[in-house]
This record gives sequence, C-alpha cells and structure tokens, in this order.
Amino acid sequence: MPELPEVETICRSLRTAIVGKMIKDVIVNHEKPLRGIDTSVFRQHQIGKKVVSIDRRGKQLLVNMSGKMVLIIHLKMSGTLTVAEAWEQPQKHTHCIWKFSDGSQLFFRDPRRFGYVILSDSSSLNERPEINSLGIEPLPILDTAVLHEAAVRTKRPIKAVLMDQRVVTGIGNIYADEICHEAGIDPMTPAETLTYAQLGKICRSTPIILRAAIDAGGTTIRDYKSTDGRQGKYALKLKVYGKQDCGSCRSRLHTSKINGRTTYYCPKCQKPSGRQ
DNA sequence: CTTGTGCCCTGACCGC
DNA sequence: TGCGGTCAGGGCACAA
Repeated sequence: MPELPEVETICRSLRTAIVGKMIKDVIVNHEKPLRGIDTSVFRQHQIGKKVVSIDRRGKQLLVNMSGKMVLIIHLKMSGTLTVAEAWEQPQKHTHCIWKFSDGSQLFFRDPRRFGYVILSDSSSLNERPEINSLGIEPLPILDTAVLHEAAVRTKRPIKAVLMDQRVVTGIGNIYADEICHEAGIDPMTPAETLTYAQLGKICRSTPIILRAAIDAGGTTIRDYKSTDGRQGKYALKLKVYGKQDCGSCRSRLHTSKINGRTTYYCPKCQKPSGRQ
C-alpha cells in the first residue's frame, strides 16, 4: 500500500511514538510475515530490548534495537503499523504485536499478508537481499546520471524504470504517474528514447512530488493511515492517479497498463517527446 | 542477460 | 442477500 511518502510519514511518527521504549513482550499471531524465522527466536531476540532508532530505506522501515538487532519491515500492499494504548484490542489480521513496558503497543496488521517483518543482525543488514538490491534514494535529489545509466539500455517504458526498486527506491504506482505528469512526459515512452534533458526533468520533478506528498502526510486512497490513525491529505492534490480528468488542463485522461499496473496520463500535458 | 506474466492474499465494490 | 468477476499504494518466481 504505501510508497516512499507514506513510509516516511510512518517512520517519523513511529520515532516520536516508540523510540526509547522497552519491549516487554512480542506476540506473533501469524508466522508468514516473519519469513522463516522461528517465532520463539523472533520473540527472544526482542524481549527486553530497547528501540534505539528508526530509519527508512525506500519503502522499508528499519527499527534498530539495542543488542544490535534490527527489524526490516515492508508493508507491501495492505500492511499498516498502529501505535495503540494498553487497553486497545487489535483488529482482525493483526499478525504481530509489540508490547512496551509503559503499556503502549504496536500493531502490525496486513490482511493480504504480502508484507514482512524480518529480524536481522545490524552487522549483516547491508548484506541482506532486501537491502543490498535497492537502488538510490530519490530524496533529497534524484541523480540524473543514475537514471540515465539505467534508461539508455532498455526499451521498457520510463514509468517501469522509475518503479524499478533496483534503480530508484521508493517510487510506486501513484507517484510514478504523478512524477511523469509533473515532468510532462508520457509514461509509456521507451526509456532509451528519452534525452538526458528529459531525464533531468523527471529527476527534478521527483523530489517536488515526493516532498509535497510527505508534507501532506502521504496519500490515502482507501486504507492507508499513519501510526496515529491519521489519513494522508495528498489525495486532494493528485493530478492524474485515479482521476478521470487532468488536474492541470481538465482533458480527459487516458489509462493503460505498465508492469501490470493501471497507469493514468494526460494526452495533452504528456507527450512522448516531453514537449507541451 | 532482459522482459512479460502469473501469483501470493483478502476485501471492497459492482452488476446481475 | 448472494454470487461471481474485477481491482487494489508491491514484488517475487518463473518462462520465453
């Protein structure tokens, strides 16, 4: 469900909510998100540990704990993290619960079970495939040279390259569409046909969109919520994703499929040439 | 090597 | 009310 702006929003609110807290207990209701780590090992390595810091890598959260352990959390399509009071009961599909010594708790809920919560040693974190396969971060700036390097040797649509986590990490279906619109470029354009200047335009558009989305607390289409239950407000600012008419020129939008994902674009604002 | 297609899952929504 | 089909902020395994 969440892309970079939503994960960044969750990361920030988690920091204020749980950093410094001591883990008193860990409850595992479903082992699939643990990805093969034994439930008792998962619990024993965390109970008694303190949450030291929280980072984000692309769409993943890294919860650093004392004892050189780290949780790698990916929410995929339907995952949520919620900070709750001691008396609150988890909803259905809450697969993991962390109970802190002050009574507060953290719920990991994921109806579709695509997400994961992987426990790793801090020392081997960077060798893990979930981390070392990731491309560059698009914030604070997206390096045009890196996008160019990836773009010149593929006929894939530019949107597919933007969503390729091995090239750039954090951009998903909503923001890829919004970025292509902001840049005035047709998302179907074969990447290798774009000029360096056009790729530069995309790279400058990317942080503009992502920063605005973070400022709005992310995008809530149906069920995304931050850890405090608040919805993101960037849905109000979307120009193309999920829309019928272009947010800039009001033209009727076109849709297509790229990488099997529905793609929205404006035939007037977004030309294959990138010119308007 | 690259690229496209299922598939993992549940739930919401729509038309009949 | 129910039932089937479609779709969903992601990404992996596999085939061509």
